[in-house]
Amino acid sequence: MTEKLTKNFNFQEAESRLYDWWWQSGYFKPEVAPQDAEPYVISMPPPNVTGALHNGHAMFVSLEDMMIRHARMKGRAALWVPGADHAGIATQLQVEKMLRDEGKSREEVGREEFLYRTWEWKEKYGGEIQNQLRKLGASCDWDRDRFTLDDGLSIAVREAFVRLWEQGLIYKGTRLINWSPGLKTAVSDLEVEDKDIEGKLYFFKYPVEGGEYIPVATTRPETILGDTAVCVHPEDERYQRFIGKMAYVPMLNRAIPVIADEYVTREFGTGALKVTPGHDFNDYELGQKHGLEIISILNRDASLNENAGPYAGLDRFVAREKLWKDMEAAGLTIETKPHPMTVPVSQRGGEIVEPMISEQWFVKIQPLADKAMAAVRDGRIKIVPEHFEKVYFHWLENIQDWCVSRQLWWGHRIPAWTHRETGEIRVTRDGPPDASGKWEQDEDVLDTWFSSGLWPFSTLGWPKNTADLQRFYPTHMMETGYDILFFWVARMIMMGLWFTDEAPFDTVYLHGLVRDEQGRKMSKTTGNVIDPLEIVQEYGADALRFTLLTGGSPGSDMNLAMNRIEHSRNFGNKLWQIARFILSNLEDDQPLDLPKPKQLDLPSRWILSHLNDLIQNVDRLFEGNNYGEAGRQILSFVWDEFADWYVEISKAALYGNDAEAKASTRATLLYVLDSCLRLLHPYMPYITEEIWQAIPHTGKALIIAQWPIVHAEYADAEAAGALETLKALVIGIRNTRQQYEVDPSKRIAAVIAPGSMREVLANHSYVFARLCNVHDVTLAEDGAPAPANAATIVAADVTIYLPLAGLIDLEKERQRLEDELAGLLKQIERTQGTLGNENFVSRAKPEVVQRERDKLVDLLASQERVQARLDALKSMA
RNA sequence: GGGCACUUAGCUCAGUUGGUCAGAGCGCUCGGCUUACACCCGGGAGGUCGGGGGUUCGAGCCCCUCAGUGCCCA
Repeated sequence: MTEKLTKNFNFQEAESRLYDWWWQSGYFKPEVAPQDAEPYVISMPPPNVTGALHNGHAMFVSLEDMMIRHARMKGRAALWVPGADHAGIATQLQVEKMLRDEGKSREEVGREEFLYRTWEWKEKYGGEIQNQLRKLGASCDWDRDRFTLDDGLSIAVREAFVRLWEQGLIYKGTRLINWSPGLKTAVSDLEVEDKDIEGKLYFFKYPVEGGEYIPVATTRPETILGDTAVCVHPEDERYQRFIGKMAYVPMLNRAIPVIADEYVTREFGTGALKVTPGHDFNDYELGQKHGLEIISILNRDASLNENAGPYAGLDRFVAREKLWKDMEAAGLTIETKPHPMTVPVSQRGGEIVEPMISEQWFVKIQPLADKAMAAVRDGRIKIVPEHFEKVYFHWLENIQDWCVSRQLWWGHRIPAWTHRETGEIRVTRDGPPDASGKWEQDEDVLDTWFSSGLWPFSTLGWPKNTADLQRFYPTHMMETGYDILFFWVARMIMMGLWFTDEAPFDTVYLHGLVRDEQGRKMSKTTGNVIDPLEIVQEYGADALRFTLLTGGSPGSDMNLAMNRIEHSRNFGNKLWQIARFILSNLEDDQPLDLPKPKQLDLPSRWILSHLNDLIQNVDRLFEGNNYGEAGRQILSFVWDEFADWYVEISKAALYGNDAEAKASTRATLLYVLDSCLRLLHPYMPYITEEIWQAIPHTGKALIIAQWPIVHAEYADAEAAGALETLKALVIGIRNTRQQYEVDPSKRIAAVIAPGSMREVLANHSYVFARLCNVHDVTLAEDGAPAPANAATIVAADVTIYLPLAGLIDLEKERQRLEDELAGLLKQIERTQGTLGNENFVSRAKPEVVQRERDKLVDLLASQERVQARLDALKSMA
């Protein structure tokens, strides 16, 4: 061969070269497949434009690129649509920070200037993450790259909003919502997380008319200023007499009713509840039920407003302290106790979120949720792993209307217009309802996830009925992290079904979180972040991908251990070395055809039969979305079978003089290698392509080569069985040599009583030479006496004697064989027990019974031979 | 408080129709630079598959229960 592979794979050089070549050649585009090819489509979960690549991205790229490459090799028109998300809050925060560094606020520069600056910022930094995706080998169609704020997607967002409005599913209402004081915007339920803190429970006196008081406990004293009732349990004898009387808000002296409701837990706190419908979700509902007044005491920045009387203007936590002090002075406090509690915090900002009354836009979600549940229930959408379906249903069954307005500037501005004079609200697709100049657009933008929810179809051109939409929608696979099942996946399903009347994809595959080696979440503060780009730099993209793909199982978190990455890198090297070896042994005009099974030697028939099994398994595993197990099986075949056994055995033919054997061995080596490269390409695209280009092949590139198929005519159970026995004998000899401390370089001889394997052993005793340094093999006649000073190895009905003159200790040998015999007897006993059980024989599957019977035959044969040898040793002694 | 998942060799993890499934890598140990590979080759030690109970001819795999860990929703 003229082309040579270097001693090791230089991934740093090859990766970008191959990537550019693939892309330039158009291989990432679905058009590379024939026009009538069945499409296979994945919408990439769009990373935030502000983001930097982390292991979550590396995970989705590895999985989705593997899926898309596999589909492409299967002949599908594979399309992976990339894109980026404008990430309203995150991006706005970044730009605000930049402005702050310039000493400005966004209010100072104004909306228009702010948006200009943000776009500028996006152009400058937004592309970086996509370059990082390229480094991992992402074979997506960059010509179809989309951004959630680009024109087409903006049209889609307005269309969706208008349709929902027209259908009465969007409304503007004053409701209790989660307010993020740090971001000064409403956030949805999902954007609020619970955090455990060591809080305090404040006990105080609620004055009631008539000079008495009711003891009440609260965790948030400042909300007292917004109380509009005190509530007790109707059957609580302690407080019954107060029901219907008036109470007076401490320090404000506002009169509020004492009401009764069974909602109150008598055992908690004092058993009496202060009710603040303006700042607590449970109280809000209680207030609705009892027709209570709602008083809001907070400003947008969580300082207290005029309703707080003397406390107006104070920060919420300052007010808490001051109010409590004042109440103490007024003799209204009782005590405070430490109280472990959970507080709602902003997912983004981390500060405590306040329930607040506010006018916002909501999506009436129930009708959409019903459709979304039905689609999974009836199997139009499958979720992998399956147990997430329960989680999905649970969330949708308890879903609340979705607050979609955000008091931000960076995002899709709500297409609602209010008439300055009449106050009429109109929702439009294209600007103000008329040119009167009297319409003002709503100031708010939409939740980023509103646009993401349209992603699978908006990226393909919806609402226009484009050629892409027709050909590539619905998509097939939605692969993403389970942490955004609600945020994103459920919403895509809801919106997809609602707007396109089709499930936007048929399978949801959820991967887990990538954690550090000890299972801790990676975070900058812990300092345990493993940067995927550094791994790529050091070990190559293939190593990272293979590790992520085979290191865990679907849906469970994965602890990323560096030694696994190293192992993946080593595996790549193994593949590379196999290729180098094969390449150096091929002919200049190497034929690519595989000889017919009859022209092949036993080892070749074995490896090809084994390859068939592998392909079959891998196909089955892919079918069941078990990509990790498939990858592990491929590795095991390549390393443990192909490299360790077939390649080693093949050397005898390659270095020998039998021209025919040489030719068929070369062809087999090449064929198996080629198949392995194909199977591995979705996992390790770079090294496989690089090797494939170096070996004889037809076709332009591995990335568009055909996925291996099973060739039934090469299935060969007989060869498989014979090889397994040969392997057992080799392992037995190696083991024995080690036990007797025979120098590995010392050539020894063997006498074999071949039993039923006479022919196989007569033709293949050469394998012992290379594999265990046994060069002089004699086949004994049946019934011939065994050599005296020899170690004995038994496998099935074959006995091997290693005459190790001077090394054999008869007592030691006897003990060895006794141990062996004991092991055999144990197995025989167990197998006979199983087979002796009527129920087993009659109920177990026939092939299982047969397997046990075959096993027993071999065991008995071995037992007999070991026993015979022991008897002989005894008679010698 | 409700729900879900996990608990397999010292470490990180596989094991999907219950029947050679008790495995891999790393680590450990012993022996090897055998002309593809020391990013290697060969031998070995190491687990009553969290505890208990049950179903079954047969359970790491199914059911119940207990314990521990984690996550989600309140």
